[in-house]
Amino acid sequence: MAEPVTDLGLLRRACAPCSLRQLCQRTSLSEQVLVRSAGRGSQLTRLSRGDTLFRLGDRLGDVFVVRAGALKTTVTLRDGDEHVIGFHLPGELVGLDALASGEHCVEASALVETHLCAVPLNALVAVGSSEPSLNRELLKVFGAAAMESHVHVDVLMRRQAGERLAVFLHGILERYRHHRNEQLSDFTLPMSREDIARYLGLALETVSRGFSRLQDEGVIKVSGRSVTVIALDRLRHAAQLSDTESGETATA
Amino acid sequence: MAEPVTDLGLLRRACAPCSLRQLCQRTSLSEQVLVRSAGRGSQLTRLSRGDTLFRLGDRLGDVFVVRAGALKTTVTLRDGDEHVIGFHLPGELVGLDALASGEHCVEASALVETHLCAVPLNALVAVGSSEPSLNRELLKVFGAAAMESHVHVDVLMRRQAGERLAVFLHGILERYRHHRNEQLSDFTLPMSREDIARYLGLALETVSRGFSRLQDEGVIKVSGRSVTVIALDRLRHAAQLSDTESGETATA
DNA sequence: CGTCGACTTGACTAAAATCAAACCCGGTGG
DNA sequence: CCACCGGGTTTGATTTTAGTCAAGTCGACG
Repeated sequence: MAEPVTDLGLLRRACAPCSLRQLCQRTSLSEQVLVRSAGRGSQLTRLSRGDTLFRLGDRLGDVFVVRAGALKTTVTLRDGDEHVIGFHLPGELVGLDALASGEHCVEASALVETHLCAVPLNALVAVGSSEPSLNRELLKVFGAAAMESHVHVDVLMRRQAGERLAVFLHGILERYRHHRNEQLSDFTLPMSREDIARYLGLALETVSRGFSRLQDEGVIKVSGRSVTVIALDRLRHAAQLSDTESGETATA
Repeated sequence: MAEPVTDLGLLRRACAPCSLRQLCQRTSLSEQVLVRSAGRGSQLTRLSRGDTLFRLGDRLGDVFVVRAGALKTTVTLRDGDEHVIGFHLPGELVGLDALASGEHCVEASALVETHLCAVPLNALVAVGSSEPSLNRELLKVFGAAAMESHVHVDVLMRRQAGERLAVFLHGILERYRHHRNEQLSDFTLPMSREDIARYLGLALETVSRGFSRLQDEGVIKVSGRSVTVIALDRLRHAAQLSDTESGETATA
């Protein structure tokens, strides 16, 4: 299921926009440390579409950084239906949900072919304990990750379905921009309409209609999963966001 | 607005069910340390109904523990309407929202007469840096606080208004039980129907109807803000919660 | 070329929002 | 003491919105 990888070039390129880069570089968690032999708990991992990274109840061992691809985290209710809790794009963290209890309270699975970097939590805690300034930084990273559900709440509180979708798309765009290129205006969604619906608390059909509407209004151009933002200002407006507030908050 | 208090007896009684108790007791953050002279940034604080503890954009200085009373945290959208992000009951933390950015991203205000204990964040970080086990514990506390919005998400993802209300009430009950008495079955809500509506993403009237419905069905007894849970099992059922999962997660 | 899965679109239904009116209760002042 | 507020709350009637059910369409892949 999870296959170890050791491509140092890939790793190096991927480190620049990583959530933990600063910690890694300023500590012993250097590239060389990260890339360890597959035997000692592989550090670089690859998942295929649909593969599970961790399940509900799994012990927290590593925190993962997404290098490429994307994951979703989900919880499944007793009655069987799945709630999508978050999406995790390149440069973002996965696995901190277990921080409180020591066990994962969600399931994480790959939406597409995905590369991950696994960082042992113990290593991070050790780093934090060594120096207050680093600990403050660590808390910052964790705090930011915690804010992810804050973003989700913000989306879910919107009454209008169209508004929810606009906020969502705007967020995704900002996150790709942050990781890749600040001018970016088109991207390919890694998740299905159904996943989006289960994240936004809407019916699949409502999401689809939302895409169509935004396209009809000339705000975006959609073709299946590929999206081009034509009028960012109008997308922001549809999302009821002020011009200043952008998507600094990661990992929604 | 915020008035310092130094009642050691009150403090002592209040410490038992506190979120940070373990950290306080195992470290220099003892009662004596907590109760400092009002001059050096008062540690015990009192708020009246409607008073603001911190505003959006305020620098993070202290993390607060609620001793008595209750607060709500809110964000206000550009178009003016207020989203209630969370309620903070006795024993729970407020203020960790600023952990990521260093500035508060929500506003906190008292719903009723409220007593708080202010703990300087620096002190906590220092504690964590001193020893890995304590740091792990600190992360746990913070992680748990981060889970608060996880609970909120869970509520907001419910499609049926009645289900949302049931989950909410069940959560409040569990939290009062945790803090006060595990057998508790009645309590007084510190917040208005409107606050509840803004937390649940519903109209005020829908919330009110939800209360009436639950009462008609004999699940609870309501009179204004005082609620008695008559049939917990049926409340759980209405909330679609399994018998095992309770409200361990604090601060929603 | 046919099939399957993902997506779109339409018609209808169910649910919650909105609008509007009472109600209840604690507080005030005549 | 009681009439009169006023806020918060409940309840009712109507409208709007999104959910549901049901066809279709599109596109990738065998």
